[in-house]
Amino acid sequence: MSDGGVPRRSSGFDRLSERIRRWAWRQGWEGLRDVQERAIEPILAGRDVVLASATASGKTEAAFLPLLSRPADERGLRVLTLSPLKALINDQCRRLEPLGDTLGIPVTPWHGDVPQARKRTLRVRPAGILLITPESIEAMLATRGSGAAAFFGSLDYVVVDELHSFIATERGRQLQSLLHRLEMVIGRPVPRVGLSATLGDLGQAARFLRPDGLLPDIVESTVARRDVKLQVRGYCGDGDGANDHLYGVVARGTHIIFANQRAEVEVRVQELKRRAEGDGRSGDAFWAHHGSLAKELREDAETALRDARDTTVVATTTLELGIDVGSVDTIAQLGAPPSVSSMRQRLGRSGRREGDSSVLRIYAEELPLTARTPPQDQLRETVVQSAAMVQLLVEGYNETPRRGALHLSTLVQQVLSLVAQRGGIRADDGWRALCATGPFREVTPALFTSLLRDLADHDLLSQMHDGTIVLGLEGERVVNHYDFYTAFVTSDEYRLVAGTQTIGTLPVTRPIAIGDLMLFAGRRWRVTDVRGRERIIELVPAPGGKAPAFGGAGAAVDDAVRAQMRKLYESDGLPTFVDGGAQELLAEGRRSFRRLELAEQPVLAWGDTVVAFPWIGDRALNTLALMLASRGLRAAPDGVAVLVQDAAVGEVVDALRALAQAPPEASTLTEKVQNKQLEKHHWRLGPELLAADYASSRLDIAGAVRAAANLLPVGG
DNA sequence: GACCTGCTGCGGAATG
Repeated sequence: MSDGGVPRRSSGFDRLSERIRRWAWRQGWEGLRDVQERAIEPILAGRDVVLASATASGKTEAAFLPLLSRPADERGLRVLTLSPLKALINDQCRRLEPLGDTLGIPVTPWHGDVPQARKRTLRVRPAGILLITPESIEAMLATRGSGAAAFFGSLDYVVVDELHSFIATERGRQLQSLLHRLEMVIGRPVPRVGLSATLGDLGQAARFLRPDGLLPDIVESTVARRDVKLQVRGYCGDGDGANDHLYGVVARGTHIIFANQRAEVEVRVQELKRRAEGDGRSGDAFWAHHGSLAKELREDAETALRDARDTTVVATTTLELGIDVGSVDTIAQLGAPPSVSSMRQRLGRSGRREGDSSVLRIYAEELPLTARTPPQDQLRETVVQSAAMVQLLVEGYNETPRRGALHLSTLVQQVLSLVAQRGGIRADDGWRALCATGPFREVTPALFTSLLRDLADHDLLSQMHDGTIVLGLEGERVVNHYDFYTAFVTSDEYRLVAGTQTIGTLPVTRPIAIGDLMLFAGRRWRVTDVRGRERIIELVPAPGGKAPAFGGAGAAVDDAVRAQMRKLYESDGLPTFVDGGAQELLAEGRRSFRRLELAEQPVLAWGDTVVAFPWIGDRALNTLALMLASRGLRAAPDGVAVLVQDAAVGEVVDALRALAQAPPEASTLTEKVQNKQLEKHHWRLGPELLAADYASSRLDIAGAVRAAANLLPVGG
């Protein structure tokens, strides 16, 4: 904790309690780091504050040294920490326990894997620091609502760990609602500390932490950025070029290779192992890491990365989170990164040691062009998108999560939970608690009333003669099942069993037959049995295999990324961070862009299809396609473009002009969407609310209308 | 749309 500390006399340090200062001296600390120093004043003053700095920079201590220096009652809970991961709760517990022991402050972890007995002990005598998941808080409020005031009554501060991971998600909205409900139970505001990675818009993180009232203080690390080495490598052909280079890079040292899909992880691990074994070396240096792998196998990979000299882990976003794997030598990214923020997090996994650089290589693979390649595929999208994202990263850009979503699925959960907590509510009290003073600000009384009606239609709620709303029969059943406490859904998963060992789980996206081959955990397998009732797939090792079908396309690309791509097409300079292969592909993409005259005429004919290039993010792109479809055209997004089949350019331009002049209503657009049920409780909403929720979270009508106007010929 | 994340209370059997 002390390595790299700032060895200087600090004024903040003297304001910490004497016992904390003595503890810090005993740890051999030479001084406080920048964020630790600046966190002291606002926390001692009891203000809301967002602490932003890189992983492993001592944020936890920055919060807890001043938190535990505050005068407090011996009895009762002092600090409540909410964390997104069980593994992080266990980590934090280990880090805080020595300090807690010194000060006589108990530290208690609370999540699904913590034994009941330990929870019971704390329930009888609440004290000290509690580290807990949002789901466990939900369970406490829904099932023991009447005891919540006594349990949480003495809280001095709330901490939210990994704040950035909650912003603009269903789980994040649930978290905000829980924090608000806690304050209502306690009967006073409790100051909040958010621990965050460095983000583009910390103001938004601060607003998220405290949606009403004064904006929290923001304490951002000013420690100089590490030296960063970024490269986009371009390949065209069978993919061997990229494999050869990658294999050369990871032959020695420690590396993380990020893939955008779990199936891709498995394929790459397999290839690397095969090559190593072909060279007479062991394939044991290569590991897979993704969400379908059993926890034990993931932990083996993490341990290997921390401890072994030559280790490479191929991973999905599972290694992007706060799990401690030390610092690796280099990072590889296969294909364009899912987002600029995600690339920044991935980059930060390397070069953590003093004097090291962070190194990230993006491997962008493209297919050879033929005379039949359609325009949207002639632009070398992967290379250009990767280069655009690197430019944005260097400029310090991060995607801003979308605002204005209604989060009605999570509102359903919160209504049911609040009714369970209080035993019954009046409709206007419910609206005031969750919407007027709570986080569902966009929900009007009328909308709230429709939602209550939809829930009553499903027997989730019922109204007594005096107007009190209570749980219906179905509502009792739903709330009393443990599945209720999460705000998100998970698809049915099968357990993969080899002999006596469970090696992971697989989402059931398509039928799996006996005899099927698959790659999993970096090895080849054959399916010997599928036991539907028990949801078990039995496997034996097999000589050949293909990757299991996880399916899917990719993450939504941001407006700024597409705008930056257009700039790259329209300029001539070669960025210094692209290699020879990527230079050629970029030049080829630019030639196509000019030959197709996309700068002058972004709507063109390709056979009997019209292709439009608006250079906007996926949300607006999808909305634009829906708008064209609402005018009777066969339109659909395809990569960076919108395709309109069986149409002429004039027809499409006419439609765009009409759309720019008179934008259609959201309800007209959502009518065209077949599957709007995307979140957990969506199926419990009536068609109107479902459409409203879809529009609020998935459509960008303003962006699509702007794009329609920009696609029109000049003077048209 | 890629990728992630999380979970209570009780009954019954086995053990000391």
